[in-house]
Amino acid sequence: MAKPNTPITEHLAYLLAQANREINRQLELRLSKEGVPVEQWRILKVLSDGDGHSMGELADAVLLNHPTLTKMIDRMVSDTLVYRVQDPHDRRKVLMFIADRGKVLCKKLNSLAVDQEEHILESYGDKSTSELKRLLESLIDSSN
Amino acid sequence: MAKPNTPITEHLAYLLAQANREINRQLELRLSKEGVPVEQWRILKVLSDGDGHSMGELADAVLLNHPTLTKMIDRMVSDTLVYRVQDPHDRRKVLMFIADRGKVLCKKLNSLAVDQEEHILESYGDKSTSELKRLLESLIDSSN
DNA sequence: CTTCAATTCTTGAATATTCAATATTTTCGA
DNA sequence: TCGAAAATATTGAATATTCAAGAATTGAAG
Repeated sequence: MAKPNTPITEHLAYLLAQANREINRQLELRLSKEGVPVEQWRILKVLSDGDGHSMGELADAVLLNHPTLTKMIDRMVSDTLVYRVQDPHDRRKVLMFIADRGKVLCKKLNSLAVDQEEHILESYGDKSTSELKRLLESLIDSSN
Repeated sequence: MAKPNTPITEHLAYLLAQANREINRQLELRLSKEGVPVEQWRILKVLSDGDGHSMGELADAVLLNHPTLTKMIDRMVSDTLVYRVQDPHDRRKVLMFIADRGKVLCKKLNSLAVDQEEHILESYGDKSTSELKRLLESLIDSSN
């Protein structure tokens, strides 16, 4: 009576990794039309509210750790997609803003991303999609 | 009447990335007790059926691309957790097997992983967990 | 008010991943 | 059967990420 071990494919951690990998791959494919990695789209999207966001805040929002974000922002500053401003209220902080070129690019990327969401809705269904989103949100909540 | 753009937090791709990151972080934390990265646990788990698995098969199963897997396997061979055998039926292939030390380690890792699943079940609930798993499986299916 | 701990961001070295090219073997059509 | 194309795994160089340390500023206790 050996206990049959749970196959890896039944672990939640594995299913999440697999689904994430697949959806991310599809999104990458679309965004590559503009030569932009997914993380840069996230950054532009967060900054597109026009407010200044500190590096720490941004790192949390776009799921990157600090040094990685710093280096990616360096590249984006070179490409004049975003720019840095020292926070006047707390000079340890740097506030990031989206630049004009960034806004233009972000619009294009948004429509590519919307394409993908629509594609998912078609093949996966409206109901399943919104239910999945709800469950994911609640999982994230319960993990804090 | 500017169209309010969907916030990043409402995209399925983002929710998946966020949930995956969080659950993976928790799992990493547990497995780090044995000093083993999540990918190595996956490899051991797949190989623990005792059969030989080719590198390509394994790469798919553990969600790594070929060169990354090759280098990780190199390390695991050094640690005598797994070993390589040339496939006698197709000499392009290499078959991977789990070694005794690997089996012992895998058992420990499994119980750490089960701990985590139980922790999730507690805070997130039985019903939600199985429903989420079902939806993820079906999303993965519909993406092929 | 001064000093020490905490916060924020960046840097550089160590590590890991990826892309493109290579080597080997098999498959399959002419 | 021969030779070209496909499949499989590895390698090495280029690139990216991470860890640990550092620099600057703020907060807060004595």
